[in-house]
Amino acid sequence: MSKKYKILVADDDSDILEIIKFNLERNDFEVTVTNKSTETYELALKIRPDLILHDVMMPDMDGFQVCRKVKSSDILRDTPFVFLTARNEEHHEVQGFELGAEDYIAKPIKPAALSTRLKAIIRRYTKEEKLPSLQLGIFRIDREGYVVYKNEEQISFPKKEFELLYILASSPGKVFSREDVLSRVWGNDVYVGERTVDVHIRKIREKIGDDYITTIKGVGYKFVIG
Amino acid sequence: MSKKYKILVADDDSDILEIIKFNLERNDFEVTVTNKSTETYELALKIRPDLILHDVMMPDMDGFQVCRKVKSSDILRDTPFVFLTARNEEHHEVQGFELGAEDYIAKPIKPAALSTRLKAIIRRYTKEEKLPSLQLGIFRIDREGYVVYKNEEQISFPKKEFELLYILASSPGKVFSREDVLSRVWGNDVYVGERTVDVHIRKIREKIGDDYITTIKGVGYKFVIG
DNA sequence: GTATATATTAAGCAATTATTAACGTTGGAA
DNA sequence: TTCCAACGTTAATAATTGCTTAATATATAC
Repeated sequence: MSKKYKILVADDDSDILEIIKFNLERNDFEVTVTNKSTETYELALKIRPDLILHDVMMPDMDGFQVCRKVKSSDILRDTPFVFLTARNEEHHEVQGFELGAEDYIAKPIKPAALSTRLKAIIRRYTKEEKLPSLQLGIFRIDREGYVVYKNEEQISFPKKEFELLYILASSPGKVFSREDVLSRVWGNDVYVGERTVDVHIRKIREKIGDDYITTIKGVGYKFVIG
Repeated sequence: MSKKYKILVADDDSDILEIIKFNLERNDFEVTVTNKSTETYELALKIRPDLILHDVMMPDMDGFQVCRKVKSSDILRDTPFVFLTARNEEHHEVQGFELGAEDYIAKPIKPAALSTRLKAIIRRYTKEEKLPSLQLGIFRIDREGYVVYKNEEQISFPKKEFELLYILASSPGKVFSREDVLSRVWGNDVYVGERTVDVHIRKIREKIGDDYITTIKGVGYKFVIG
């Protein structure tokens, strides 16, 4: 199953919003809509969509302005921005691309094609960040292979243990509370007892040795380079 | 010791209020409740909660109106607003997000999960300034790692000692009374004898040397740069 | 010198973490 | 499918560490 993409759609025509929402959701997108372009930016900041689909002509603030704002935001710059245009607005295209829009989609929309096209755009423009391998002293932590090398020795980890070690090792010397760890490795919507972290730490220590993860009592754990 | 969060809860069902209050308080939140949504805004202004948890459907004024009011207030704008919705009200979500709500929580509530989730939301949306490391003469006090460097030597501290040293060192030359120290490190509603501070000071001096914390008799202690 | 405040030490207690074992779940192999 | 092994989680118990207090010693101000 591929990742569920989040789309933010802005259009002042609520019928169009409805059509788009319905179709995208049927194709397994997560869709948020708005009919006020003044809200697009704030909404996008909040939900961090994988793509923004925006009408060019909107009453309160036109799509170009929104696009400019998005593309000048550190956080949203890399979010693909796609314009919805009426057929007779093609002359807007140049302007839009100059602002950094990734694509245009003409109305009327062909529902069947829409989701395919958006997926393609997302895949093309979102560099799937592959988290890099870490080299820390005698350790090399290889994210691709879920493998850790201690000098030449290869040690393999199950998922949770690996993720936990990776989090700690990605900021060596920084103390992570169990809460930190849980929210990063398990996610914010999974509710697991904090003692679970202890057990995983134990297993990691068993494999890499006791000297590389330090307990700060009352605070948490940290990775220290040996 | 992490900060104690204040939550304002509005719901017309007093049973639910009770359940939520009980559970959050057990998890170290400070909880204020109301069953009149017309009061939410005024109450929020008064107590400045870290998060507002609000039922969508309420008899006197619905949650959306309250949300709009909160989000258009300079003072409360940044307070995370979370809706409580019944399962069959999911279609409200978009509307809520448009108004600026930060999240939704569906009833029936899972008490165990609630506090964790709210904490996560608060942390995500309220930028808590992370306390920086301090560089003072030959000392570097690294808050992230709960470690102090004296020149190149690394000295580790248990929680209380570290916090105490950090407080003193964050205003070098300033004298802190034992009372000051207690309220800042131990918190305001923990009652410990003042002599306890002496013992901690002793242990810190043992580790970093006697010359860096000066006693002002009758007043308190201060950190002096060596 | 005396009174008051602080330093020092040690010991009991409380809280946190370590460790082990058991249980339920999942995914893969036969 | 069925079985087995690995994984993740929890719970129970052990071990450890840190916190606090109390008691005694030392220093300082007047």
